[in-house]
Amino acid sequence: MAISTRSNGIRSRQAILDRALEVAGSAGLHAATIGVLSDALGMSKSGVFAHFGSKDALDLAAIDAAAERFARGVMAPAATAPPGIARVVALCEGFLAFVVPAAGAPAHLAPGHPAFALSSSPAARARLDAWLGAWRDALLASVAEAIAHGEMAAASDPAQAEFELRAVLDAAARGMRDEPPAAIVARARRAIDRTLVSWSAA
Amino acid sequence: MAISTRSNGIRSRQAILDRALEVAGSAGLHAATIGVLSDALGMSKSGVFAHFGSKDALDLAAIDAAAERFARGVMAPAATAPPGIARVVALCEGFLAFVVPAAGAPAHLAPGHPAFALSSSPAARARLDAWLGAWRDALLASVAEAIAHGEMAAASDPAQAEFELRAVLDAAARGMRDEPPAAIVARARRAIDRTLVSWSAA
DNA sequence: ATTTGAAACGAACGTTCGTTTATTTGTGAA
DNA sequence: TTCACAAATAAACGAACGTTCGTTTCAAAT
Repeated sequence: MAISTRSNGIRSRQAILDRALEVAGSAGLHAATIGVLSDALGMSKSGVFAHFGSKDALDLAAIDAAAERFARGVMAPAATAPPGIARVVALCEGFLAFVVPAAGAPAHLAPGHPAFALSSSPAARARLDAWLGAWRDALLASVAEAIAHGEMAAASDPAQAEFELRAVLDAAARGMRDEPPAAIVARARRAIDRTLVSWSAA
Repeated sequence: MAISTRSNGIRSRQAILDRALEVAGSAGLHAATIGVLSDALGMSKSGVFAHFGSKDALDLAAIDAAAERFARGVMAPAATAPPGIARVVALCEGFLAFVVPAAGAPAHLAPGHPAFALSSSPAARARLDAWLGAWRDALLASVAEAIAHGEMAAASDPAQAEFELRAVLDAAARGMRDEPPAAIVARARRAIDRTLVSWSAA
Protein backbone atom coordinates (compact mmCIF):
# COMPACT_ATOMS: atom_id res chain seq x y z
CA MET A 1 0.00 0.00 0.00
CA ALA A 2 2.62 2.48 -1.08
CA ILE A 3 1.30 5.99 -1.33
CA SER A 4 3.46 7.60 -3.95
CA THR A 5 3.49 6.38 -7.47
CA ARG A 6 6.35 8.24 -9.10
CA SER A 7 9.67 8.87 -7.36
CA ASN A 8 9.44 10.81 -4.12
CA GLY A 9 7.20 13.84 -4.07
CA ILE A 10 7.73 14.71 -0.46
CA ARG A 11 11.43 15.08 -1.06
CA SER A 12 10.73 17.78 -3.64
CA ARG A 13 8.48 19.54 -1.20
CA GLN A 14 11.22 19.57 1.38
CA ALA A 15 13.74 20.83 -1.18
CA ILE A 16 11.38 23.66 -2.07
CA LEU A 17 10.90 24.62 1.55
CA ASP A 18 14.64 24.44 2.17
CA ARG A 19 15.27 26.84 -0.65
CA ALA A 20 12.43 29.10 0.41
CA LEU A 21 13.87 29.44 3.91
CA GLU A 22 17.35 29.94 2.52
CA VAL A 23 16.18 32.75 0.27
CA ALA A 24 13.98 34.21 2.99
CA GLY A 25 16.88 34.31 5.41
CA SER A 26 18.80 36.78 3.34
CA ALA A 27 16.13 38.57 1.35
CA GLY A 28 12.83 38.06 3.14
CA LEU A 29 10.05 35.61 2.59
CA HIS A 30 8.40 37.73 -0.07
CA ALA A 31 11.56 37.39 -2.14
CA ALA A 32 11.17 33.62 -2.16
CA THR A 33 9.14 33.86 -5.33
CA ILE A 34 7.78 30.81 -7.06
CA GLY A 35 9.80 31.75 -10.11
CA VAL A 36 12.96 32.20 -8.08
CA LEU A 37 12.50 28.87 -6.34
CA SER A 38 11.69 27.00 -9.53
CA ASP A 39 14.74 28.42 -11.26
CA ALA A 40 16.99 27.61 -8.32
CA LEU A 41 15.70 24.04 -8.24
CA GLY A 42 15.65 23.48 -11.97
CA MET A 43 11.89 23.00 -11.92
CA SER A 44 9.02 24.67 -13.66
CA LYS A 45 6.91 27.29 -11.93
CA SER A 46 3.81 25.16 -12.11
CA GLY A 47 5.72 22.21 -10.72
CA VAL A 48 6.61 24.17 -7.62
CA PHE A 49 3.19 25.73 -7.42
CA ALA A 50 1.37 22.39 -7.56
CA HIS A 51 2.94 21.30 -4.29
CA PHE A 52 1.13 23.98 -2.32
CA GLY A 53 -1.80 25.27 -4.32
CA SER A 54 -1.13 28.90 -3.56
CA LYS A 55 1.70 31.22 -2.69
CA ASP A 56 0.19 31.84 0.71
CA ALA A 57 0.09 28.11 1.43
CA LEU A 58 3.75 27.92 0.46
CA ASP A 59 4.56 30.76 2.85
CA LEU A 60 2.65 29.02 5.61
CA ALA A 61 4.47 25.78 4.95
CA ALA A 62 7.81 27.59 5.03
CA ILE A 63 6.94 29.23 8.34
CA ASP A 64 5.80 25.91 9.76
CA ALA A 65 9.02 24.29 8.62
CA ALA A 66 11.08 27.01 10.30
CA ALA A 67 9.05 26.72 13.49
CA GLU A 68 9.40 22.96 13.54
CA ARG A 69 13.16 23.16 13.14
CA PHE A 70 13.32 25.65 15.96
CA ALA A 71 11.17 23.41 18.12
CA ARG A 72 13.39 20.41 17.42
CA GLY A 73 16.65 22.32 17.69
CA VAL A 74 15.99 24.56 20.68
CA MET A 75 12.74 23.99 22.53
CA ALA A 76 12.80 20.19 22.77
CA PRO A 77 16.44 19.84 23.92
CA ALA A 78 15.97 22.55 26.53
CA ALA A 79 12.84 20.83 27.81
CA THR A 80 15.03 17.91 28.90
CA ALA A 81 17.18 20.18 31.05
CA PRO A 82 16.26 20.27 34.74
CA PRO A 83 13.87 23.10 35.59
CA GLY A 84 15.43 26.22 37.06
CA ILE A 85 18.37 28.27 35.91
CA ALA A 86 19.75 25.28 34.03
CA ARG A 87 16.76 25.35 31.72
CA VAL A 88 16.99 29.11 31.25
CA VAL A 89 20.60 28.70 30.21
CA ALA A 90 19.73 25.74 27.99
CA LEU A 91 17.15 27.83 26.16
CA CYS A 92 19.54 30.73 25.68
CA GLU A 93 22.47 28.58 24.62
CA GLY A 94 20.25 26.55 22.34
CA PHE A 95 18.97 29.73 20.74
CA LEU A 96 22.47 31.05 20.18
CA ALA A 97 23.71 27.77 18.74
CA PHE A 98 20.69 27.62 16.49
CA VAL A 99 20.95 31.16 15.22
CA VAL A 100 24.68 31.22 14.65
CA PRO A 101 25.46 27.70 13.49
CA ALA A 102 28.77 25.97 12.97
CA ALA A 103 31.00 26.96 10.06
CA GLY A 104 29.33 26.84 6.68
CA ALA A 105 25.95 25.81 8.03
CA PRO A 106 22.93 27.56 6.57
CA ALA A 107 22.02 29.96 9.39
CA HIS A 108 18.66 28.92 10.82
CA LEU A 109 15.80 31.33 11.28
CA ALA A 110 14.54 32.14 14.76
CA PRO A 111 11.10 33.47 15.70
CA GLY A 112 10.95 37.18 15.09
CA HIS A 113 13.48 37.06 12.29
CA PRO A 114 13.25 40.03 9.93
CA ALA A 115 12.59 37.60 7.09
CA PHE A 116 9.07 37.22 8.44
CA ALA A 117 8.73 40.64 10.00
CA LEU A 118 6.70 42.21 7.22
CA SER A 119 4.82 41.52 4.07
CA SER A 120 2.85 38.53 5.24
CA SER A 121 -0.76 37.52 4.91
CA PRO A 122 -3.05 37.51 7.96
CA ALA A 123 -2.81 33.74 8.15
CA ALA A 124 0.98 33.92 8.07
CA ARG A 125 0.99 36.56 10.77
CA ALA A 126 -1.14 34.33 12.94
CA ARG A 127 1.34 31.48 12.60
CA LEU A 128 4.25 33.80 13.30
CA ASP A 129 2.56 35.18 16.38
CA ALA A 130 1.87 31.67 17.63
CA TRP A 131 5.46 30.65 17.03
CA LEU A 132 6.87 33.71 18.75
CA GLY A 133 4.38 33.30 21.57
CA ALA A 134 5.45 29.72 22.20
CA TRP A 135 9.09 30.77 22.35
CA ARG A 136 8.34 33.66 24.66
CA ASP A 137 6.21 31.50 26.91
CA ALA A 138 8.89 28.85 27.17
CA LEU A 139 11.50 31.41 28.14
CA LEU A 140 9.16 33.10 30.58
CA ALA A 141 8.15 29.81 32.17
CA SER A 142 11.77 28.79 32.61
CA VAL A 143 12.49 32.04 34.44
CA ALA A 144 9.43 31.61 36.62
CA GLU A 145 10.60 28.12 37.49
CA ALA A 146 14.04 29.40 38.38
CA ILE A 147 12.41 31.84 40.78
CA ALA A 148 10.19 29.13 42.22
CA HIS A 149 13.26 26.98 42.80
CA GLY A 150 14.92 29.81 44.66
CA GLU A 151 17.66 30.22 42.08
CA MET A 152 16.59 33.73 41.23
CA ALA A 153 15.42 36.47 43.55
CA ALA A 154 11.71 36.12 44.23
CA ALA A 155 11.34 39.88 43.99
CA SER A 156 12.45 39.98 40.40
CA ASP A 157 9.80 40.30 37.73
CA PRO A 158 9.87 37.24 35.44
CA ALA A 159 8.47 39.25 32.53
CA GLN A 160 11.24 41.80 32.93
CA ALA A 161 13.87 39.08 32.93
CA GLU A 162 12.32 37.52 29.85
CA PHE A 163 12.31 40.90 28.12
CA GLU A 164 15.99 41.45 28.79
CA LEU A 165 17.08 37.96 27.85
CA ARG A 166 15.15 38.03 24.62
CA ALA A 167 16.49 41.50 23.82
CA VAL A 168 20.03 40.14 24.01
CA LEU A 169 19.22 36.98 22.06
CA ASP A 170 17.47 38.91 19.31
CA ALA A 171 20.35 41.35 19.12
CA ALA A 172 22.70 38.40 18.69
CA ALA A 173 20.54 36.92 15.97
CA ARG A 174 20.37 40.25 14.20
CA GLY A 175 23.89 41.51 14.67
CA MET A 176 25.67 38.86 12.72
CA ARG A 177 26.48 41.24 9.91
CA ASP A 178 28.76 43.51 11.86
CA GLU A 179 30.95 41.20 13.88
CA PRO A 180 32.14 37.63 13.41
CA PRO A 181 29.70 35.07 14.84
CA ALA A 182 32.02 34.02 17.62
CA ALA A 183 32.30 37.58 18.90
CA ILE A 184 28.54 38.03 18.85
CA VAL A 185 28.00 34.84 20.81
CA ALA A 186 30.60 35.92 23.33
CA ARG A 187 28.90 39.27 23.79
CA ALA A 188 25.47 37.71 24.16
CA ARG A 189 26.77 35.14 26.63
CA ARG A 190 28.42 37.84 28.68
CA ALA A 191 25.26 39.93 28.71
CA ILE A 192 23.14 36.96 29.74
CA ASP A 193 25.52 35.97 32.51
CA ARG A 194 25.50 39.50 33.83
CA THR A 195 21.72 39.59 33.73
CA LEU A 196 21.31 36.32 35.59
CA VAL A 197 23.98 37.14 38.17
CA SER A 198 22.52 40.56 38.75
CA TRP A 199 19.18 39.02 39.49
CA SER A 200 20.28 36.09 41.53
CA ALA A 201 22.07 38.57 43.80
CA ALA A 202 19.10 40.88 44.31
CA MET B 1 14.40 84.78 -7.63
CA ALA B 2 11.82 82.21 -6.67
CA ILE B 3 12.77 78.74 -7.68
CA SER B 4 9.49 77.00 -8.27
CA THR B 5 7.16 78.10 -11.02
CA ARG B 6 3.93 76.24 -10.39
CA SER B 7 2.58 75.90 -6.84
CA ASN B 8 5.01 74.21 -4.49
CA GLY B 9 6.82 71.19 -5.80
CA ILE B 10 8.93 70.56 -2.76
CA ARG B 11 5.84 70.28 -0.64
CA SER B 12 4.60 67.42 -2.82
CA ARG B 13 7.93 65.74 -2.48
CA GLN B 14 7.73 65.93 1.28
CA ALA B 15 4.16 64.65 1.25
CA ILE B 16 5.25 61.68 -0.82
CA LEU B 17 8.12 60.89 1.52
CA ASP B 18 5.85 61.25 4.54
CA ARG B 19 3.44 58.75 3.10
CA ALA B 20 6.25 56.44 2.06
CA LEU B 21 7.62 56.31 5.59
CA GLU B 22 4.16 55.89 7.03
CA VAL B 23 3.45 52.92 4.79
CA ALA B 24 6.94 51.53 5.32
CA GLY B 25 6.52 51.66 9.07
CA SER B 26 3.71 49.15 9.07
CA ALA B 27 4.26 47.16 5.88
CA GLY B 28 7.89 47.63 4.88
CA LEU B 29 9.51 49.93 2.40
CA HIS B 30 8.87 47.63 -0.53
CA ALA B 31 5.14 47.98 0.16
CA ALA B 32 5.40 51.74 -0.37
CA THR B 33 4.67 51.26 -4.03
CA ILE B 34 4.42 54.16 -6.42
CA GLY B 35 0.84 53.16 -7.14
CA VAL B 36 -0.03 52.96 -3.46
CA LEU B 37 1.51 56.35 -2.76
CA SER B 38 -0.13 58.03 -5.74
CA ASP B 39 -3.53 56.66 -4.77
CA ALA B 40 -3.12 57.72 -1.16
CA LEU B 41 -2.13 61.22 -2.25
CA GLY B 42 -4.66 61.60 -5.05
CA MET B 43 -1.93 61.90 -7.62
CA SER B 44 -1.04 59.99 -10.74
CA LYS B 45 1.65 57.35 -10.75
CA SER B 46 3.78 59.30 -13.17
CA GLY B 47 3.35 62.40 -11.05
CA VAL B 48 4.86 60.67 -8.05
CA PHE B 49 7.46 58.96 -10.17
CA ALA B 50 8.65 62.20 -11.76
CA HIS B 51 9.79 63.54 -8.42
CA PHE B 52 12.47 60.92 -8.05
CA GLY B 53 13.16 59.38 -11.44
CA SER B 54 13.25 55.83 -10.17
CA LYS B 55 11.84 53.69 -7.42
CA ASP B 56 15.29 53.18 -5.98
CA ALA B 57 15.84 56.94 -5.78
CA LEU B 58 12.52 57.23 -3.97
CA ASP B 59 13.61 54.55 -1.50
CA LEU B 60 16.91 56.34 -0.96
CA ALA B 61 15.11 59.64 -0.38
CA ALA B 62 12.78 57.97 2.11
CA ILE B 63 15.70 56.47 3.99
CA ASP B 64 17.49 59.81 4.00
CA ALA B 65 14.35 61.49 5.31
CA ALA B 66 14.05 58.95 8.11
CA ALA B 67 17.72 59.32 8.98
CA GLU B 68 17.46 63.09 9.02
CA ARG B 69 14.48 63.01 11.35
CA PHE B 70 16.36 60.68 13.62
CA ALA B 71 19.38 62.96 13.56
CA ARG B 72 17.24 65.97 14.42
CA GLY B 73 15.10 64.19 16.98
CA VAL B 74 17.69 62.09 18.80
CA MET B 75 21.30 62.68 17.86
CA ALA B 76 21.37 66.47 17.84
CA PRO B 77 19.54 67.00 21.16
CA ALA B 78 21.73 64.41 22.88
CA ALA B 79 24.83 66.10 21.52
CA THR B 80 23.98 69.14 23.64
CA ALA B 81 23.96 67.07 26.82
CA PRO B 82 27.20 67.16 28.83
CA PRO B 83 29.54 64.30 27.94
CA GLY B 84 29.50 61.34 30.26
CA ILE B 85 26.63 59.29 31.60
CA ALA B 86 24.27 62.21 31.04
CA ARG B 87 24.80 61.93 27.31
CA VAL B 88 24.39 58.16 27.34
CA VAL B 89 21.06 58.60 29.09
CA ALA B 90 20.09 61.41 26.73
CA LEU B 91 20.70 59.17 23.75
CA CYS B 92 18.71 56.30 25.24
CA GLU B 93 15.82 58.47 26.38
CA GLY B 94 15.81 60.32 23.09
CA PHE B 95 15.66 57.04 21.25
CA LEU B 96 12.77 55.77 23.34
CA ALA B 97 10.82 59.01 22.98
CA PHE B 98 11.45 58.95 19.25
CA VAL B 99 10.43 55.37 18.72
CA VAL B 100 7.34 55.39 20.91
CA PRO B 101 5.96 58.88 20.40
CA ALA B 102 3.16 60.67 22.20
CA ALA B 103 -0.43 59.58 21.70
CA GLY B 104 -1.58 59.48 18.11
CA ALA B 105 1.77 60.49 16.72
CA PRO B 106 2.96 58.60 13.66
CA ALA B 107 5.60 56.33 15.21
CA HIS B 108 8.99 57.32 13.84
CA LEU B 109 11.40 54.85 12.34
CA ALA B 110 14.72 54.19 14.00
CA PRO B 111 17.87 52.78 12.39
CA GLY B 112 17.60 49.03 12.07
CA HIS B 113 13.82 49.11 11.82
CA PRO B 114 12.37 46.00 10.14
CA ALA B 115 10.84 48.26 7.49
CA PHE B 116 14.33 48.58 6.03
CA ALA B 117 15.68 45.25 7.14
CA LEU B 118 15.32 43.44 3.85
CA SER B 119 14.45 43.87 0.22
CA SER B 120 16.62 46.85 -0.47
CA SER B 121 18.98 47.71 -3.27
CA PRO B 122 22.73 47.79 -2.66
CA ALA B 123 22.64 51.57 -2.59
CA ALA B 124 19.85 51.52 -0.02
CA ARG B 125 21.75 49.05 2.10
CA ALA B 126 24.77 51.32 2.03
CA ARG B 127 22.70 54.24 3.31
CA LEU B 128 21.13 52.08 5.98
CA ASP B 129 24.51 50.81 7.10
CA ALA B 130 25.83 54.35 7.27
CA TRP B 131 22.82 55.48 9.27
CA LEU B 132 23.05 52.57 11.68
CA GLY B 133 26.79 53.07 11.94
CA ALA B 134 26.40 56.72 12.90
CA TRP B 135 23.91 55.79 15.60
CA ARG B 136 26.11 53.02 16.91
CA ASP B 137 29.17 55.24 16.91
CA ALA B 138 27.36 57.98 18.80
CA LEU B 139 26.21 55.55 21.45
CA LEU B 140 29.62 53.92 21.67
CA ALA B 141 31.39 57.27 21.91
CA SER B 142 29.08 58.40 24.69
CA VAL B 143 29.89 55.29 26.68
CA ALA B 144 33.59 55.75 26.09
CA GLU B 145 33.31 59.32 27.33
CA ALA B 146 31.47 58.17 30.42
CA ILE B 147 34.36 55.83 31.14
CA ALA B 148 36.90 58.54 30.47
CA HIS B 149 35.07 60.82 32.91
CA GLY B 150 35.22 58.14 35.56
CA GLU B 151 31.48 57.65 35.65
CA MET B 152 31.73 54.06 34.49
CA ALA B 153 34.25 51.44 35.48
CA ALA B 154 37.37 51.72 33.36
CA ALA B 155 37.55 47.93 33.15
CA SER B 156 34.24 47.67 31.36
CA ASP B 157 34.27 47.15 27.62
CA PRO B 158 32.58 50.10 25.87
CA ALA B 159 31.57 47.90 22.93
CA GLN B 160 29.91 45.45 25.28
CA ALA B 161 27.97 48.21 26.95
CA GLU B 162 26.90 49.59 23.60
CA PHE B 163 25.78 46.12 22.53
CA GLU B 164 23.61 45.68 25.60
CA LEU B 165 22.11 49.14 25.48
CA ARG B 166 21.25 48.84 21.83
CA ALA B 167 19.80 45.39 22.38
CA VAL B 168 17.36 46.83 24.89
CA LEU B 169 16.52 49.86 22.76
CA ASP B 170 15.91 47.75 19.68
CA ALA B 171 13.75 45.38 21.67
CA ALA B 172 11.71 48.35 22.84
CA ALA B 173 11.35 49.63 19.30
CA ARG B 174 10.31 46.21 18.08
CA GLY B 175 8.12 45.05 20.91
CA MET B 176 5.44 47.65 20.62
CA ARG B 177 2.95 45.13 19.29
CA ASP B 178 2.73 43.00 22.40
CA GLU B 179 2.50 45.49 25.24
CA PRO B 180 1.24 49.06 25.52
CA PRO B 181 3.96 51.62 24.72
CA ALA B 182 4.19 52.88 28.28
CA ALA B 183 4.93 49.40 29.59
CA ILE B 184 7.61 48.85 26.98
CA VAL B 185 9.31 52.12 27.83
CA ALA B 186 9.21 51.25 31.50
CA ARG B 187 10.82 47.87 30.83
CA ALA B 188 13.51 49.39 28.65
CA ARG B 189 14.24 52.10 31.18
CA ARG B 190 14.53 49.56 33.94
CA ALA B 191 16.86 47.40 31.89
CA ILE B 192 19.04 50.37 30.99
CA ASP B 193 19.25 51.56 34.57
CA ARG B 194 20.23 48.11 35.71
CA THR B 195 22.88 47.93 33.02
CA LEU B 196 24.41 51.28 33.88
CA VAL B 197 24.31 50.65 37.61
CA SER B 198 25.83 47.23 37.21
CA TRP B 199 28.71 48.75 35.33
CA SER B 200 29.30 51.80 37.41
CA ALA B 201 29.68 49.44 40.37
CA ALA B 202 32.22 47.11 38.79
C1' DA C 1 1.14 -5.83 -20.52
C1' DT C 2 -1.88 -2.66 -19.11
C1' DT C 3 -3.77 0.70 -16.16
C1' DT C 4 -3.36 4.25 -12.78
C1' DG C 5 -2.21 8.43 -10.70
C1' DA C 6 1.15 11.43 -8.44
C1' DA C 7 4.74 14.63 -10.28
C1' DA C 8 6.30 17.71 -13.35
C1' DC C 9 5.91 20.34 -17.47
C1' DG C 10 4.94 24.32 -21.02
C1' DA C 11 2.21 27.86 -22.35
C1' DA C 12 -0.85 31.14 -21.50
C1' DC C 13 -4.00 34.19 -18.44
C1' DG C 14 -4.82 38.69 -15.90
C1' DT C 15 -2.70 41.84 -12.72
C1' DT C 16 0.64 44.90 -10.89
C1' DC C 17 5.11 46.50 -10.77
C1' DG C 18 8.46 50.29 -12.44
C1' DT C 19 9.18 53.01 -16.33
C1' DT C 20 8.70 55.86 -20.68
C1' DT C 21 6.65 59.19 -23.70
C1' DA C 22 3.93 62.88 -25.10
C1' DT C 23 0.86 66.31 -23.45
C1' DT C 24 -1.56 69.61 -20.53
C1' DT C 25 -1.65 72.82 -16.64
C1' DG C 26 -0.47 76.90 -14.26
C1' DT C 27 2.48 80.47 -12.20
C1' DG C 28 6.40 83.65 -12.01
C1' DA C 29 9.39 86.25 -15.13
C1' DA C 30 10.27 88.94 -19.61
C1' DT D 1 0.51 89.55 -22.91
C1' DT D 2 3.53 86.40 -23.84
C1' DC D 3 7.04 83.19 -22.68
C1' DA D 4 9.43 79.71 -20.19
C1' DC D 5 9.48 76.09 -17.45
C1' DA D 6 8.33 73.27 -13.32
C1' DA D 7 4.50 70.09 -12.10
C1' DA D 8 1.25 66.96 -13.01
C1' DT D 9 -1.28 64.04 -16.23
C1' DA D 10 -2.97 60.07 -19.37
C1' DA D 11 -1.73 56.21 -21.82
C1' DA D 12 1.04 52.74 -22.82
C1' DC D 13 5.22 49.55 -22.34
C1' DG D 14 7.95 45.13 -20.94
C1' DA D 15 8.78 42.29 -17.09
C1' DA D 16 7.49 39.56 -13.29
C1' DC D 17 4.09 38.18 -10.26
C1' DG D 18 0.57 34.26 -8.91
C1' DT D 19 -2.39 31.26 -11.15
C1' DT D 20 -4.90 28.00 -14.48
C1' DC D 21 -5.09 24.54 -17.91
C1' DG D 22 -4.05 20.60 -20.62
C1' DT D 23 -0.47 17.44 -21.41
C1' DT D 24 3.46 14.40 -20.63
C1' DT D 25 6.31 11.35 -17.82
C1' DC D 26 7.04 7.23 -15.33
C1' DA D 27 7.10 4.06 -11.18
C1' DA D 28 3.93 1.17 -8.85
C1' DA D 29 -0.35 -1.73 -8.78
C1' DT D 30 -3.28 -4.79 -11.32
